[in-house]
Amino acid sequence: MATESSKYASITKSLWLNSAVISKHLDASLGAIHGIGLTEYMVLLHLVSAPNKTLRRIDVAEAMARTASGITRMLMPMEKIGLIEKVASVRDARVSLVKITAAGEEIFANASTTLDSRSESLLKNLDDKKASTLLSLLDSI
Amino acid sequence: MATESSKYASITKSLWLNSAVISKHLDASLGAIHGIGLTEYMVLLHLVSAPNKTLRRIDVAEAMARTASGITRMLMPMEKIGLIEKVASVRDARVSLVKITAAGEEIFANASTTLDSRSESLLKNLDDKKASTLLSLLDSI
DNA sequence: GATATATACTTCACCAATCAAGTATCTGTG
DNA sequence: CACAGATACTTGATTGGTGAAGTATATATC
Repeated sequence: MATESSKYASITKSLWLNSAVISKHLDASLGAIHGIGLTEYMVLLHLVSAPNKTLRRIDVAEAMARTASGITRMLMPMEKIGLIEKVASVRDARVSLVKITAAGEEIFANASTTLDSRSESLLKNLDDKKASTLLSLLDSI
Repeated sequence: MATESSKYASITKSLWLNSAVISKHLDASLGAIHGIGLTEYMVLLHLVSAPNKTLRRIDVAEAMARTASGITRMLMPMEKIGLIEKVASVRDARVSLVKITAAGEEIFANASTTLDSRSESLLKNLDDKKASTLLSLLDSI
C-alpha cells in the first residue's frame, strides 16, 4: 500500500524543501540589510560574471529559469534604484542589454558577504568535507 | 578583486538554481497530466504521511516554509476540487484541520508515479551511488 | 529583393504568495 | 475568575511571477 517513492523523486522533493527554507532565510537577510531579494542578488551575480558585465535580458531569463516577461518586470525597479542600466545593442536593435552599475556592484559585494555568513550558519550541519561533496554533486546535476 | 564566494554560499546558490530549474519542469508535468502544481503535490505528500492524514493549517505552513495566509489561499481551490476537506478540531476551536480526501489520495498516488519518472530523467546525470550520497547530504541539512 | 518565419522584447490579465491588520479562541498569572 | 498575552487562523492590499498576445527587428528562402 505505502507506495515507496523513488530515490530520484526523494531528491527532487528534498531539493525543493531545502531550497524553500534556505531561500526564505536568505531573502529576509538580504532584504533587511541590503534592500534586495535573493532573486535580485542572483541577477547581479550573473551580471558581474558576464563579459563586459552585460547580458541580454533573455539570457538573464534563461540563466535564472524565469520567463522573459518576468525579467522585464523584475529589472524595472532595479533600474529605478540604479543597480543596473539599460544599454542598446549595436548589432541587434531588438535586444536591450542589461549592465550592472558601479552602485550595483557595490551592493552586490556587500550582499555577498552577508550571503556568505548566512549560508555558513544555515549549513552548519555540514562539515567541510560534506560541503565539498554536496557542492560537486549539485554542480553535476 | 574577484572576491571569491564561500563554499557554503556556493551551495545555497546552486541549491536555489537547481531547485528553480527542476521545480519548473515538475510543475509543468504535474500540471499538464494531473492538474495540480508541485506545491499542491507537496501539501498532499505531507498530508498522506501525517497521523490520521490530517494536519493543522499552521503545521502545513511550517512544513512547507510558507505563511499561514499563503496556505489558506492555496487550500481554497484544493478544497473546491475535492482534494482535501476541512475538519474542525474538538480540542481547539481556533484550528481548522486539513484532511486529504480519497480523491486527493488517488491524485496523489498518480502524480507520484509521474514525479518519479520525471525526477529520474531530470537527474539522469547522477548514477545510483551519487544519488544516494546526494540524498543523504540533502537530508542532513 | 520580397516575404515568411523566428527572435527579443513589452504589456495585459491573471494567479500565487506576502505582510499587516483583524477576529476568535486559548493559556497563564495575579 | 478576570484579563493580558499568545496562537490559529482569515482578509485586504500589494508584489513577483506567468502565459498569451502584440510589436519591432532580424534571418532564411525563393
